[in-house]
Amino acid sequence: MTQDTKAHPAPKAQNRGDLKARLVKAGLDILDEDGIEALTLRACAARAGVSHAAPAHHFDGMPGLVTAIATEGYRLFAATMIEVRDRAPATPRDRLIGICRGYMRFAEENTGLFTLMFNTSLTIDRDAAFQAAARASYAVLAEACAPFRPVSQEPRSTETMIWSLIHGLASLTIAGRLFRPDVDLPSPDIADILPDLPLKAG
Amino acid sequence: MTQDTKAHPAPKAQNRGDLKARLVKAGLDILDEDGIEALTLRACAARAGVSHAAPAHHFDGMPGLVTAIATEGYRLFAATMIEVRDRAPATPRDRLIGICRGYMRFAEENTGLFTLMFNTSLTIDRDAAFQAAARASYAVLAEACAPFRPVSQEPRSTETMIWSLIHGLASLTIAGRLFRPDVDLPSPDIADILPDLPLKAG
DNA sequence: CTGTAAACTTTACAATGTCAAGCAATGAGG
DNA sequence: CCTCATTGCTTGACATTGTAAAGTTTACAG
Repeated sequence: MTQDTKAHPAPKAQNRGDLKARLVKAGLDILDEDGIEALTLRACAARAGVSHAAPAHHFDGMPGLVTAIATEGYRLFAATMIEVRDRAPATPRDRLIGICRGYMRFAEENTGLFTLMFNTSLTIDRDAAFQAAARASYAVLAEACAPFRPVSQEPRSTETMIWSLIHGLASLTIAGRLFRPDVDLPSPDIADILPDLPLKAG
Repeated sequence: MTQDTKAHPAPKAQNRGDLKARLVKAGLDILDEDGIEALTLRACAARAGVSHAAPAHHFDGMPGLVTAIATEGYRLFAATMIEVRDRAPATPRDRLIGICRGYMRFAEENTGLFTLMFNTSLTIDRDAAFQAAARASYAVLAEACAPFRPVSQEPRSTETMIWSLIHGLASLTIAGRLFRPDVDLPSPDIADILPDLPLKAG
């Protein structure tokens, strides 16, 4: 309460150059440049210019660091979906297609990060910041589904269908498991496999 | 060419107890009992009763062993889909729903194995047996989609949609990423999110 | 100046995948 | 029967990785 008690025990921010953020940044760069196999705790530390034991003072070990990286990933993920959506025409269907194209773009441009974000065995799912970021990205997609009638009695069935559809398409595409025997054309666009969705008011 | 040249250099089968198959079995059991984190080369070897270096004589290192396990996984996968399909009524839609329920059942009952099978960074995707098994399981799903009209000009768009839809639902479900904020009911059934699919002959 | 707490380093260790060398058994050729 | 080469596996070693303990540095309150 005293005016200038900067209170060193208080975590007033990181001391020098915000190592916590630098470690996450290092992880994102490694994922981007060398893929998920290259993402090790020691590599992140080296890239951030600290010893290999430094991350343990800011994260709960390797799972904690990975969770922080995934959390940042979900923020970039939501931003990508929003960006593509806002360039699309203002009709509900075009906005939804924009969200899905943003989903695909993020997955294809950030393969390692995307894989990380949806791999339960790597992240600490109960982490609060992680959950918040993941749910926020879900909310972006849910919002784009809101104008449409549910496809069944199930509440939120449209969101579940779209979320499953685009996530499956993205996962299979980046995993190279989307077999297309006779044709050798590029991955299909979401508009080619999106079923008709009747609007709510209509 | 001589009648009884059993030709010991020929790989006439495994010598003692078919160690190759035993190692794959050990891997499947470990996945089933202790999850994907417990799947190590040394653990498989120990479970099969051999030294930790034995697998290298039958597989191309750890990726090779994992690929063999995933290959067996795809066979079980196809068998599960077929089994559930054949218990369903004979209408095209019921058969397709059966395939999808088999897909979900396999994913939920073999979480670690399912994750393995679709993780490109673990398997050797160019392996011939692996590709054959993966494509065979795809063919089972494609067959169930065949009676329906394509959802777009894209050839095989129905298969792609169904494959994406069910794979996304399965992946998100086992990853615990299928957020259902207001309701706290179990995972949705495929029939609740499967859109209307007009038949071909119509 | 003293002491304390946070940030970070150094050191050590267990687990893992991989490789090289060696050993044992099996069966062919003399 | 003897030799010997090949296959199947073991032993031992090594680099990499995550983690924990102990030590060091730095900043700052009193």
